[in-house]
Amino acid sequence: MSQEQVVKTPTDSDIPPHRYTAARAGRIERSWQDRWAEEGTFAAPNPVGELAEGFAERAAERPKLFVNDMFPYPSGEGLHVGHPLGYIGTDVYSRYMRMRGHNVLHTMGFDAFGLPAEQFAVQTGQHPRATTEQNIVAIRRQLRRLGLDHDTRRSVATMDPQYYKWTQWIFKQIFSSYYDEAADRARPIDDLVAEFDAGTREPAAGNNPYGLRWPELDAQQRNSVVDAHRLAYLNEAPVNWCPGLGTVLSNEEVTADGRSERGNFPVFRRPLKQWKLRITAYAERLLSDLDALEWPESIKLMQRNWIGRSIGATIAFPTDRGLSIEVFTTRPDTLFGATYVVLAPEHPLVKGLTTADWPEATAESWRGVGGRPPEAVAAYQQLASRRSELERQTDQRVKSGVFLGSFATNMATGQRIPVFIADYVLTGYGTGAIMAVPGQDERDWEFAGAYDLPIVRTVAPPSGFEGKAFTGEGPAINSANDSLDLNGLGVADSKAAMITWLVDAGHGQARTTYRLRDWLFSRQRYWGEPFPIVYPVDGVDIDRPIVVPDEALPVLLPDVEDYSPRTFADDDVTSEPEAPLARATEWLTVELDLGDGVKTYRRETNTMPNWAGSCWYELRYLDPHNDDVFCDPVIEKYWMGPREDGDPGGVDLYVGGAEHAVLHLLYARFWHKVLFDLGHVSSSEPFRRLVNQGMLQAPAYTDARGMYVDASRVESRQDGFYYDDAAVRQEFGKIGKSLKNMITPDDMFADYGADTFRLYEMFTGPLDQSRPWDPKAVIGMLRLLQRLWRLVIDEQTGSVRVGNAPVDAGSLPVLNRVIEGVREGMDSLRFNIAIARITELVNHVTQSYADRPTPRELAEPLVLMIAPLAPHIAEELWSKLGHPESLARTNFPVADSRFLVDDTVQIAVQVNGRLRGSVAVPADADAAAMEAAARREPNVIAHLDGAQIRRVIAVPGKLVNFVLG
RNA sequence: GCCCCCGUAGCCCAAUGGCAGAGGCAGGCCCCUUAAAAGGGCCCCAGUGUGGGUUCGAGUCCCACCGGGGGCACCA
Repeated sequence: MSQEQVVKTPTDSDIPPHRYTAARAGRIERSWQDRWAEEGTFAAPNPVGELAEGFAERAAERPKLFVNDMFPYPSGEGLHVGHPLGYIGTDVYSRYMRMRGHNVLHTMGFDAFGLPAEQFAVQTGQHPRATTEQNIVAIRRQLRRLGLDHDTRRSVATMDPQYYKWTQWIFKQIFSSYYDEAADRARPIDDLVAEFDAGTREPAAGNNPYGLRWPELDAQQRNSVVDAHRLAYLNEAPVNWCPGLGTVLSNEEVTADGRSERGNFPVFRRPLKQWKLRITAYAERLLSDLDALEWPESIKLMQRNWIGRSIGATIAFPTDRGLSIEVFTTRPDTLFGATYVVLAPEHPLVKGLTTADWPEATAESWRGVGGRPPEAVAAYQQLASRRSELERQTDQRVKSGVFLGSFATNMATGQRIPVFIADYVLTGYGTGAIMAVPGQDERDWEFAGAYDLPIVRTVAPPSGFEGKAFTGEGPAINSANDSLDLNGLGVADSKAAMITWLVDAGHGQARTTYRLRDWLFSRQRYWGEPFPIVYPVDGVDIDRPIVVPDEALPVLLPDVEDYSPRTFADDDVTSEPEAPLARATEWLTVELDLGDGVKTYRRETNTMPNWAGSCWYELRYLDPHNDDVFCDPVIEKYWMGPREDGDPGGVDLYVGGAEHAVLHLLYARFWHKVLFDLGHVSSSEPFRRLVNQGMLQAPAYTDARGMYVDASRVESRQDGFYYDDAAVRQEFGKIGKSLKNMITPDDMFADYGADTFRLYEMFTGPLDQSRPWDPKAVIGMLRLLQRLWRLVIDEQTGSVRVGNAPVDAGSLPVLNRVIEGVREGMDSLRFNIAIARITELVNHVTQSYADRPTPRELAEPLVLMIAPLAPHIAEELWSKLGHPESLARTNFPVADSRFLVDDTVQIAVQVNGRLRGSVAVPADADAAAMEAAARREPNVIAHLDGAQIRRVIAVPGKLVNFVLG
């Protein structure tokens, strides 16, 4: 970075020989980075195991602290100045807490599998492993140059076979478990089979399509019943198919526009057989356990919305064809207003409810594209399946549907009501069917309008209501039959009464549903974890998934000739996913002895999504080289275990971007809870405290045509910004290539040094706040370090100019107030305040001791206080002050409370809340003394003259306020 | 359309309901300097987006609106 307006570069002869310059900063920084690495300064000992060395001396008597950043994708574009914001924040905090006496573990790793790494490799025509390894080297170098206090022995990369061995092992755990609703936790699937065998439990009806009791099932049927209970299962269902990426995607990876989060390609719903993880079993716990987490409210809210609990009832509508339609509704109170029923186009009952011919007098508009009901229904189903999510969005919500020809009965009114299919009802939510109540639902109102269906209001709108459907609160109307009368009741009472009536009559029951769907877990990509799954190639269990034994882990990702996925035209709806691993012919089949002799098996060719590796990486940092277990339970308990009753445990501070609110953060919580249920970890949540760092935006410039121009070549002049003497317009935006405003940490290291860069990033605002990056403002932080340097080092001679003379009495209150303020800033992650306090002290000492040596009593705390923020210069000055050891574990300065209170204070004097004067009083003056002093203030006397004093407010140390009557 | 967050000096940001300013950038003046500045000192600059309310007292709490950012969006 060298924007014209910033600086002119001075030559060496121009400046004092021992000034703190970017070049000097660079030398100091590199030498301390080397020394920290050599001495293992930031190695955090474990209580047991291979990393336990030094635990007794360094850690046993100390509280622990586990600090973690969301690890980066090694993307190949390298880091820009926005990336390290969070890393620096956790670094400052972890260094501070280490000086506060904690055994601090700060770690970093790489999210190396997945689309970004694969796409970069495809673009550059190299193998993803090669590019990813190169990128990791480059990012490691940048992180080291930043001076971060990671325990580098513990770094992990998700593509490392020794890492993904355990990702596969955890998948096996999930596959080998089921959710025990009664115990409200996951349990081994073997327990379930044992209970079936013992006759103490029967398979859940939904998981047993055979309609036989367990003892009556044959072996193959038993296997399929058991498989249907697993937390990881294969099923055929409509999924998000993205031809442009050549893979299926999870709901969380599809944007609100119906496009892929990555690449922005259209996404289509189509039925495919895919792996899913039963995250929905955890919906309630994922929701309620949020309460105990120290997370930003906005993130908790996003997770709550995503999980989307709604409380209501299921109601079974009998039909004239014998079948019964189960609907879900949150408004059972409106049943009297249900004038038709709608199924999702893909609903399994559609076939059975479609009549051969239209009933007499069926309106033309109900018949769809024409023909008889079977043709009209099939045509509509095909139309619905072909529409991308995007088209559904942009169709302006015009309601369409087709009548099936059959009727249901509204059991509250006894009336026959028609049954439709319509794509405004979704397969995956509730039961995939609704009772339509146009009077109280806007969508149903629109549909009723379009198809001329009756509308009955069952909640009285307020007088003057001019809307259509009324969804608000009001008394029930038109809602009575022989055995139930809701009229006059409010919505809540009506709901309760209706549910009681439905249950008594056997028509329905109270039910809670969630918006959350099971997690689509397979991808047709090369660069991911292979599944530890094989299929028999013959026999009765052909195509039944079987996990490989632990000894066969890791299932290595094979090398293939062509690792790029087969992609298709963005809108090629009919394309079929094709897994690149299917081309690895030798790898595809394997001979295994799974207990019944050596047989041939076919491998699963899908890979896991890139979220898999990040679902548990915080655990692997704790015990990174363990070959026997993913993490020793003793070590997990030490770093992540609950601290007291009600504490979920987890990482003490986790920092990362808000864009992962419902992706990584939800998936990781789910995996962690499975591990918790199965007894592998003691913490019930992975991240106890979460902070989102803000986003940096940098200036970008557009020319007259609206094209972005290289920001680094833009000049700032009196009357605006110029590029090649042409005026350009400034805006602020995301840093990166597309806006041509890339600024890299390397630029900052070269121009200012890592310490200045760190200070500037922390100074521009609180960690969680987004802010613009102002290239011109960085200089202020260098000036601060230069002043600090000058307080300790003589710029002309290089000798230390700190003396042992006593400090001025006037400096002590300043020092101690600053210590107090710096601690406050550090504790609350508002490093901008800490830096401001330090600046205050630097300025005070600079001014007060301009012609004398700086008192050691001031210089040392100053150096220690800035150490977490600017660690290299602090270490350098600390050693020059005569301390041979690193200051990393030196105690952080403590304020002496005697100097925090002044003898006398200035208090404000108000009359009727308006400031009328200011008087000095002893700090411990009571209300009466303050009032007396205030009454002597001439301006106050004038304002009080002749007035009736109704009340006097006196706040000790602050103010006196006279309230006149 | 619904939900959440944020609006303080030219800019970035401070201020347990108690005198609106801690700190930095930019700007102005001065000092050091042959000259310069990535050196030093001093100074200028807002009444807190708008309108109500609660309170002795509101940047801070409540309501409505405006502006910016984010999330969700046919979820029954």
